Amino acid sequence: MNAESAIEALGALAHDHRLAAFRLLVQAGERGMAAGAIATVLGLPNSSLSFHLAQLRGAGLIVQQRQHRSLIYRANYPAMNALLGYLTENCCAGSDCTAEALCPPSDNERKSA
Amino acid sequence: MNAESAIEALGALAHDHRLAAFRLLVQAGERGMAAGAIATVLGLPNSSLSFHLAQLRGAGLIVQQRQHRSLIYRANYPAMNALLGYLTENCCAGSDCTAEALCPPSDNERKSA
DNA sequence: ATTTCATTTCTATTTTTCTGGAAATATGTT
DNA sequence: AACATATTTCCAGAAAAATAGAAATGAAAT
Repeated sequence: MNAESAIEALGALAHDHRLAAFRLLVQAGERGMAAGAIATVLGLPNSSLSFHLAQLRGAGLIVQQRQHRSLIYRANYPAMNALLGYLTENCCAGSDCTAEALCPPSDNERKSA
Repeated sequence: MNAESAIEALGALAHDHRLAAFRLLVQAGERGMAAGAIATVLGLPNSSLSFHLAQLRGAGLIVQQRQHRSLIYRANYPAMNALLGYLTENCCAGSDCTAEALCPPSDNERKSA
């Protein structure tokens, strides 16, 4: 994680619709949600939502996967953790900052984080 | 911490100059830095920097204090932690997310965090 | 192969944010 | 009081981001 990608991720989250979409996906968990479903829940036109999902995806915060006719989106926990890690890493400037425990992404990654 | 202030803080950090300024202040620690010094280090016109410092301050991420002729800025660790807490709080959606350890702001707050 | 459905890309418009010089404000100095 | 210094506010222009309708794409069903 460098400054550029941190800014991209922060900027992606720093928007009403995108933060809402991201949190929706975080709550949806492994199952994820189809673009249309997200648009319905958030009450957004498809084109608008698509724009925002692309932003989140460009920042690496969410992941896309086709399932039948729909495109399923999922939160990318490791990317989320990388961002938090970056922010805490540059925090406290050498003093005893013990920021470590972030969000364990999923069962199969818990031991390697 | 609610969505609105989280977005404000995220947006404040999601900018080249502001992230640089914030990290500079984080590294400066308790001592802080005068606006002019920050402007010099970052190579920005005073008016431009002032705009960005105001953004960070509006988001509550930094704090201002006059010292002689200069305005000293300091990072606001508790606010930083609140933001990280908000992001991790809404992470993992009820599963075993143990995100807790953030950045201990200062010696006198370490025991109450 | 054609149709259908879900989603994205295109495009123009609007809105917001960023920039930096000049003037104003606030503090400290002589 | 007059001056010097540090920083902010004002302003207008420039740049970037958001919006949403319409057209295009892509995958699957018939």
